[in-house]
Amino acid sequence: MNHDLLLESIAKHIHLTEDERTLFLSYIQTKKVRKKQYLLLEGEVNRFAMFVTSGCLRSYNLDENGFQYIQQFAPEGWWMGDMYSLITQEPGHLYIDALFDSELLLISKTNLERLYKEIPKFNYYFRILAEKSLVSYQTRAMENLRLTAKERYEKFCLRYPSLVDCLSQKQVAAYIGVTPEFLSKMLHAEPELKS
Amino acid sequence: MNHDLLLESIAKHIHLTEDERTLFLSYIQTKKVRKKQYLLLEGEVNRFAMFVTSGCLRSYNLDENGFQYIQQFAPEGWWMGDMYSLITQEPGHLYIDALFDSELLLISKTNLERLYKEIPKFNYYFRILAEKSLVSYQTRAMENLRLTAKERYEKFCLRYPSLVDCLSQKQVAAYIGVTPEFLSKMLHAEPELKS
DNA sequence: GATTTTTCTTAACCTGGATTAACTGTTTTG
DNA sequence: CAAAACAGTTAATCCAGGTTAAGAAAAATC
Repeated sequence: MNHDLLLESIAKHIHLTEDERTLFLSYIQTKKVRKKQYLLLEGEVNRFAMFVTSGCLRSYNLDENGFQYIQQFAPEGWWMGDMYSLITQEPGHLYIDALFDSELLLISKTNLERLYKEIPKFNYYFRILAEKSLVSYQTRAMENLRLTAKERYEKFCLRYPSLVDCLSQKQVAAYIGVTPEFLSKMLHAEPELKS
Repeated sequence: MNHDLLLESIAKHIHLTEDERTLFLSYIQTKKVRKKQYLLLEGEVNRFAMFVTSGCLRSYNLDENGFQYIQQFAPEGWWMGDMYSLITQEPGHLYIDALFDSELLLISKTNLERLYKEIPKFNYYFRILAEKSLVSYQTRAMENLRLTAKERYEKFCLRYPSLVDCLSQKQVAAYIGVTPEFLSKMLHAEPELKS
């Protein structure tokens, strides 16, 4: 089944008994989405944490001129959600949609809270995940000030090796924070970037 | 005592019994530092999470030209540390030093791990903290791409109202990611920013 | 498979912020 | 309190990356 990827990810950090695994899986639902389908709109409350078992999601926000700024890509094996809205259950600022047809595992906020109560070691699992994610956003926040567009492109390639060849330049530009025109110019001026 | 600030912060999220509080406090040590004193150098392993009870710390990294990029200020009531190094116990990339004479509470990585085992609800407390911090770094990462220097200055003022008037422009410039020359020009061109 | 929509490219021109440098306070420190 | 070190100011010049526009190529849709 496609729960395996998620169970593996969990097994790296905590050990679940047979019963715990069964309880956990009872809290999970699956969802298939088509390319371009929205999973969350700005202003909505994010009621599900999503785990990608195939395909790829992205989260982004729009500025007042309609420019997209991509916060995260979530290929296979990644968690996705609007953390702010998930935590507070208030309307968030992110859009989440599918870049390709995708399969997801969902756990609702309600079930997540149950899980924390009934199997407290999930606090540990999600603490570790939050801490790792924190480190990577701390790093990215600094890099976004410090690095040039070319250097940010190189970091993108390291972070999402599986996506480098399957995303459009437009998506990559919206992630590294440049215009598609500039990214095109840059890739032609520096052909060695297209490894 | 100056443990009160920290106990208050904890009480907002978890309830400790008398015994648990005593155990927790036995894991904490205090430290006084002078202005400019280093608490961590690049390449060192960060062995303590630090809670500021008075004064103010900052964490930053240096680029190859010696430019400082400030990741965080930690005035009274804030936690400080090099998350990457704290988690992995590998050499980190941050410098941490004191902007003013400061008083700290320290908990060693070793005691922190004991705490998680002996009082598991600390997993919950630090999960909540990590999640909130994650949200704020996610936001800052995007803002650092999307906002102009002026807008980043305004966000800085909102985030650290207590520091706006006591930090030098040089520190603020290193936080918002501009040169001190440009910040000076900007503040003179837009006097309304100095509210 | 023709048409519409989207993505990519190229090029001219523009701008926010960096760089350099020189000068003027202010703090530190001996 | 003198000297040195540091912080802030101003101004001229420069450049990474944005903007606008228009055409070419590719992909999605009927």
